[in-house]
Amino acid sequence: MFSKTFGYALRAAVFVVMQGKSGKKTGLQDISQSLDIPRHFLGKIMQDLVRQGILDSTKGPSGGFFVNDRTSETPLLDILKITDGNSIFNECVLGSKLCNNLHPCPLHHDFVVYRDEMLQTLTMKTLGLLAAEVKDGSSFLAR
Amino acid sequence: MFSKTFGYALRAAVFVVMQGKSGKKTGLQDISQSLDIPRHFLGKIMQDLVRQGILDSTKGPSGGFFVNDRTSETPLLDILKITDGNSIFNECVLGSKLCNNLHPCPLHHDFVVYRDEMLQTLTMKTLGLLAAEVKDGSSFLAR
DNA sequence: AATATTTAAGAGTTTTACATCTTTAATAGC
DNA sequence: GCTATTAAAGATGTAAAACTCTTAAATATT
Repeated sequence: MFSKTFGYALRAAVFVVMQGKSGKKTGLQDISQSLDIPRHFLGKIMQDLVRQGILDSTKGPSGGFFVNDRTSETPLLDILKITDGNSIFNECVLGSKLCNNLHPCPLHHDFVVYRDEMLQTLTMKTLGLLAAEVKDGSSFLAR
Repeated sequence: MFSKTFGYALRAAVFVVMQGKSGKKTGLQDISQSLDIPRHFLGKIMQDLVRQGILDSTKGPSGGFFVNDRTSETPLLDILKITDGNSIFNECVLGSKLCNNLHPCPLHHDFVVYRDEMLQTLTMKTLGLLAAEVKDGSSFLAR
């Protein structure tokens, strides 16, 4: 469905939100170990999140990643766009170049609905919301 | 969402069903050109469909692919399983190994629903149904 | 039987996603 | 200032998906 990178990015971002409500920093090592994500690969992904303003970071001893003003209110869709690009929800499910509402492939109408549902979820849910869910034990980021 | 291979396989199979209601054969060249699918790559995919009994084929002049008893009644899900494997709907949307109903990732419950909907569509709809839709002009396989 | 045609099969090649390794830059603590 | 620590950056490696090329096998036509 989505790339592994998206899963890594989302879980890592939620993890940082959980740790650092109050400016506390979270190191790459910590995230990577806690969530079982390849460390150096995660480094690249975190760079992107920082570059896009989803998170902030500082180098050096006791450095790491931390939340900024918009972090908690970031919709999951923003993460998806960063990791998987903008066109995920625009491409035909059968890969037909010319598929659209007026010239639909045989699955077009069905999947337009499913995609809209997903899009709604990804737009309404934010990193902060997910972090809260995980904190109160109703869902989990790892083991 | 799904692999390109799935789109190719499904469109090609529906194309064959459309052409050959009555034992008529459809050549690789014809499918490949009509649907704008790489010829040799499509060859591989068609082999799989034949091996799995979705279609039949013969070599030689005026050879090609043609429907058998079960072709029209084949659910789309059968094609998906052949091209994309069995586990597509079982893996966590965030790639978390330990995600399940009792230990859900933050998106688990939402996406279980979406997947069930897709699964239902892919189970109910058959190659024959799609071919009929395309024949009566309500949907399209290519340009 | 010979030939032409068409799928089957196998062995590449290319591209993309995923992952690692190494070096550089920034910064805190001494 | 020196050292240790940490993220940033760049180069490299690996695996899977997507695609191509060549040869073999089957069969219809002559």
